[in-house]
Amino acid sequence: MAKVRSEAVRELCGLVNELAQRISDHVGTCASTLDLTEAQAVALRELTGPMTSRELARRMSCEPSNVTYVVDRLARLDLVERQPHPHDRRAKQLVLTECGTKVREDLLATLVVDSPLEGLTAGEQRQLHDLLVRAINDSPNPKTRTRQ
Amino acid sequence: MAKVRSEAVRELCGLVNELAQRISDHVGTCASTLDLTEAQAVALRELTGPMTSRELARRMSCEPSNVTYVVDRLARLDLVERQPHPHDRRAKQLVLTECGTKVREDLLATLVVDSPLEGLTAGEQRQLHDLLVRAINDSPNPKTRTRQ
DNA sequence: CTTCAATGATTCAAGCTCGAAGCAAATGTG
DNA sequence: CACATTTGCTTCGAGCTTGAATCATTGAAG
Repeated sequence: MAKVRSEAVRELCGLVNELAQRISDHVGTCASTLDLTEAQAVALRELTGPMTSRELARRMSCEPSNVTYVVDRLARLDLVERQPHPHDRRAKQLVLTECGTKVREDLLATLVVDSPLEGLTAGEQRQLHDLLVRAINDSPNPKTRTRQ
Repeated sequence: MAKVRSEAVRELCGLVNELAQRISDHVGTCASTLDLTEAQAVALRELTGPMTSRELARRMSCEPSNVTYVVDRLARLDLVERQPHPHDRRAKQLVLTECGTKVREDLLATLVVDSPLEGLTAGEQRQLHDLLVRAINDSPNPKTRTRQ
């Protein structure tokens, strides 16, 4: 019986992973139409305003060192700039360039068409949202506890 | 209003990604106690019996070329063997070695302790399961349509 | 049987990701 | 103030992942 339960958890993990994969694929497809890689697109998408690398890492659910890598490329493309942080000389503020702002808008526009999860009704989405939040907050992995 | 809706979808994608990340972290932690990497552990876990590379790729939600890479390492560790497929000379059958079988059992045992999603009740898990299946099957990304 | 498209696996290059180590700046403690 | 600790970012090495190209085998169509 306990066997069956753990089997169910395993299957559930597989489904979460598969859906995450689908989402990534969708972002990657949209990104390529703008000559961006998937990781670059994710960074651009999450850059809703000026923020530090650390904050962007949190939003991207990845390590700060990874943000350094991706932002390097975005900077090379003149889409993002690293500016000194107003209150903390260690930190840097990532800000979109004019060009970056435009590309980001194009990206957001393409991201909404044929997006995964569109098949779910608004109610189902809300349900899924709640379950995910609960799962994440109850998860015994305290690496990055979710806000709120 | 449509703006708000797409915003909700975005947040939902973020949550899916974050949960997937938590799950990966857990597997990685368990793997390291057995001197395995996370990817190796996932492959070992999904190798429920003899199967082709393609089948394993499907179970791991990754590309077959990736399986080649990971299985190379597992073979180097003498955990998995590539045997000729009985009916198709193109294909290879991946089978656990004696040692691999043992390591896999140890892995499965460690995977069940402190697993994410444990915080959810059985009912919630079932609910989540159904929502995920629906989301995946309705997803407009037809790369790997789920069975059943 | 012959041919051709599809399939299974692999190789390779390019890019992503993490964790450890390092440095500079900030914060806390005496 | 002096010092240790923490925090923000970066660098680097190792490993993962993908997609395109390749090769052998298979299955289907003529």
